[in-house]
Amino acid sequence: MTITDRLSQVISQTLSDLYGIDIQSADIQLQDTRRDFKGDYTLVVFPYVKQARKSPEAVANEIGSRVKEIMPDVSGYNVIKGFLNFEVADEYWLRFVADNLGNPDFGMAHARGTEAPVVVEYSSPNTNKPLHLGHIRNNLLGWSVSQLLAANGANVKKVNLVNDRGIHICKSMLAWLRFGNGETPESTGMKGDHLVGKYYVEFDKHYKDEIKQLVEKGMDEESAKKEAPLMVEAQKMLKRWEEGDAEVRALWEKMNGWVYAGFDETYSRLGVGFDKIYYESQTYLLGKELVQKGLDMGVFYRRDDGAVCCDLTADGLDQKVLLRSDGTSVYMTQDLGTAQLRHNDFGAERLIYVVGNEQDYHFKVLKLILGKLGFPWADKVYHLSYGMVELPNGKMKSREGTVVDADDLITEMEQTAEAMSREHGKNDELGADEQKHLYHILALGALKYFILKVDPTKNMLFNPAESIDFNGNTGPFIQYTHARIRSIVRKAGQGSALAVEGCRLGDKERDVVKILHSLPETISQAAAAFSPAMVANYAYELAKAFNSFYQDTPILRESDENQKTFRIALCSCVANALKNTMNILGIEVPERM
RNA sequence: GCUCCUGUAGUUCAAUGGAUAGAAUAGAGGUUUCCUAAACCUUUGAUCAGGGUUCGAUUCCCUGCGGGAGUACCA
Repeated sequence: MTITDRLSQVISQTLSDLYGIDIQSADIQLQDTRRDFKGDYTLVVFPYVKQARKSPEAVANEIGSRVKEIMPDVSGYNVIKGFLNFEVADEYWLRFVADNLGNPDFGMAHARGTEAPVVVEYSSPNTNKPLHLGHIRNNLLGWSVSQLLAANGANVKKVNLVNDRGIHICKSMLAWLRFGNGETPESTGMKGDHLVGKYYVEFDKHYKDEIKQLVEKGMDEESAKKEAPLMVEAQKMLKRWEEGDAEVRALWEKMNGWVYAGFDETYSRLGVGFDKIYYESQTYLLGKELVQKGLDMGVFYRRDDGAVCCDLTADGLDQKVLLRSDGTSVYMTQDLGTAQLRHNDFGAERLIYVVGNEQDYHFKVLKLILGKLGFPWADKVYHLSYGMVELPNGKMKSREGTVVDADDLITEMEQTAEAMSREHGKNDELGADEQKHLYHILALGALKYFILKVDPTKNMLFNPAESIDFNGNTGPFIQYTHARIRSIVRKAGQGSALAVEGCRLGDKERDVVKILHSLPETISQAAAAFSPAMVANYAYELAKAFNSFYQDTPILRESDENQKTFRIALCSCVANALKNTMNILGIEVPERM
């Protein structure tokens, strides 16, 4: 049991003994004491003064003296207004480091393998254009939330639902047939997804021209959009696709194949992957049985025109169409079906969807309807809704070409990493391959940290004119700190056995140990909040505290052997904690750089 | 129009209702006989406005103003 758990327990008991206040120890809120005050953990006693009918100072003093009496690890306490600051004995922190020395998994929980899987859906790209910065945020969040839940002991399955069909794909296909001159990734040397994306833009360009011409001939814009020859033909193609037309299907498979090859390359560079990939072409007809079930249960109704709807006005939402009047399914129909499919495929109890906040409404509805259909796991459906990545001049729009391309950005980051590394010129001892690998992990460390340190729910801004930083509160800062610590540990060698007695604990050392100590709690809180940002900020705090300690504390030159051993042990614990937290973010830490 | 999200240093981001609102970057100044200076130490600088709840509000509620998104028998 950690000291904070024990403290909460004792405080809970004390409140009951002294004042008859009944509070569960889990509800006792201890916070880290602010730097400017003496102590380690603080209890705010204001909430209890009314029932205790004493002044805040009196209450705090009474609780403090009782707790100190009971807990030998509490070396003292002080009271400032209603704040009771507990001081933890150095021995506790020293012992803590000694206990965790040589535990590479410190802070990580492991799945027992008995609990029902958690399915995390992320990425979910369309196959008509390459991935951009918005997709990068999605992929990084999805991957890292999966890692985070796993670090908290969950059995995680990562899935991807690829949108490989629909009118947008037909647009690319049509434009390629019309304007492509038989171009292939091989003939052009272009990445497949980029080639297909090029024709998606091409379609839009010609389509707009056609609309313009029709409008000039006197047609109103709405009709022109519908009747432009290219659009008519794209619709025809979609129909032929749905009828299973061999020619269209062959082209569809060929071009999708190009896109998948391109995506795989990008996924691999990003270091993300999946346990299972679903394709909408195989799932878009699912969910119709569920709609029938809903009709039978009386939770849906059939409108006069034949469309099946669900009335959500009682929940403050609108009428939602679940089957078109012609009997075909919509997005929601399919998502109902895939939810059930996933539950069946994995025996999943929790379904997590990493999808942008533009779809908040959709997922609110999905969850409600699953509930109405009587699925007990409906309330375990969680939409991890993340904010948009905005550019200085607004939102990214693929068709208008105002996007930051994923592959380009990664390449650019690698070039910057290389330039900066050469400038520092310290990695000369590394071989060419090692250097290349280092540039890659530094580039991705900077990119991933930049994105993941931001609260997922918030919109964030990316300014292409300013490159992503490698200094300050960044991934490379943490990577550098890790490499430096590993260097110390390498030079120190094995060392002798650690005897905690007689070791001293400096103020900065103490800061480091305390942050280290809070790792398990941080991970469980971050997992509960689905927030890799909390992990990123933790890692930064730890690295920063370590650097500050490292700056003016001798480690290898310490003359007292036992003290030196303790400091090396601390280094080793910090390195492990950094490595583990970075692993949650999907950031690799180098042994040297 | 209606619904949802959001407003913190010049800029990008933090802060379970708690003490004097933190970092980074940019600006000013300093630190290498030393275990890796991608580091460390000083310093300038912010809660959109107005009400309310509370012992206490950046946080919760209301109003206004600003920014974003959704409002399809698209996905």
